[in-house]
Amino acid sequence: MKGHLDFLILSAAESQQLHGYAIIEELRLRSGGAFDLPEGTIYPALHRLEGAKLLASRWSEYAGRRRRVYRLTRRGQRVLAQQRKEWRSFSTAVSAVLGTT
Amino acid sequence: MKGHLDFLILSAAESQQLHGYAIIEELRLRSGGAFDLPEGTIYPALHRLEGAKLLASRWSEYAGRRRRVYRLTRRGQRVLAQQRKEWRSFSTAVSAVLGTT
DNA sequence: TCGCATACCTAGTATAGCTAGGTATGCGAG
DNA sequence: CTCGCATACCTAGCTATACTAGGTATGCGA
Repeated sequence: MKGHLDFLILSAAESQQLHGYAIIEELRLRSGGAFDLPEGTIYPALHRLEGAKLLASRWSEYAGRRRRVYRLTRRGQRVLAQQRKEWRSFSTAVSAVLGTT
Repeated sequence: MKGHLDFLILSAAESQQLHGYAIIEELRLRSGGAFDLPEGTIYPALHRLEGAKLLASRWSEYAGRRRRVYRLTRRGQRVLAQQRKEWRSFSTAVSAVLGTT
């Protein structure tokens, strides 16, 4: 997961505003169960991404529970687009090395 | 590169026995220039992989220069096959999260 | 003879992700 | 009514790993 976490999170929060716990579920869903990230991974990452101004958060209340809801900043959108590109070329390069055989 | 280095190296040394410096070139070649790994990355990784019995090495002499030539152990072949599978499912999962759009 | 490519190495650093713990609420089962 | 589970947040500390930045040494061509 090293190095790829950021854009996965950004990607999850791209179309809809999500809180941390929901991001875990969203990633588990979208990945077909492959990504089941521990909270100790997600929350520090969210704080890091907010510190980098790629995400912005606000507190929200739902069913008596507080949630910190995140949205992509404009900067976050730019960075996500960039990292998407990088992922594609990285992925292509790895496939080339592994041999498509 | 975090987390993906091992199987890239194993993959490079799969079909032919290579020494460290040649592995760097092989990876640069196969990846179309995308992977240009510093020696400080490769050599410790090779030692790690040898320590894990995935690679075995012998000293060789070529044009007055000594080379440490690596080959995949049987264990290395098994692990490579496994990691190849893991890469494919990882890659698929990432694509699913990013959206193939 | 000077520089570059080849060929090896390692100490130290940065950091990122995970483990393992903690707090608190709502809800359904028994 | 209470016990456990899902929800929802958090952080201190560990560990692994890749990279930076240095070092050594040889052969070859300019």
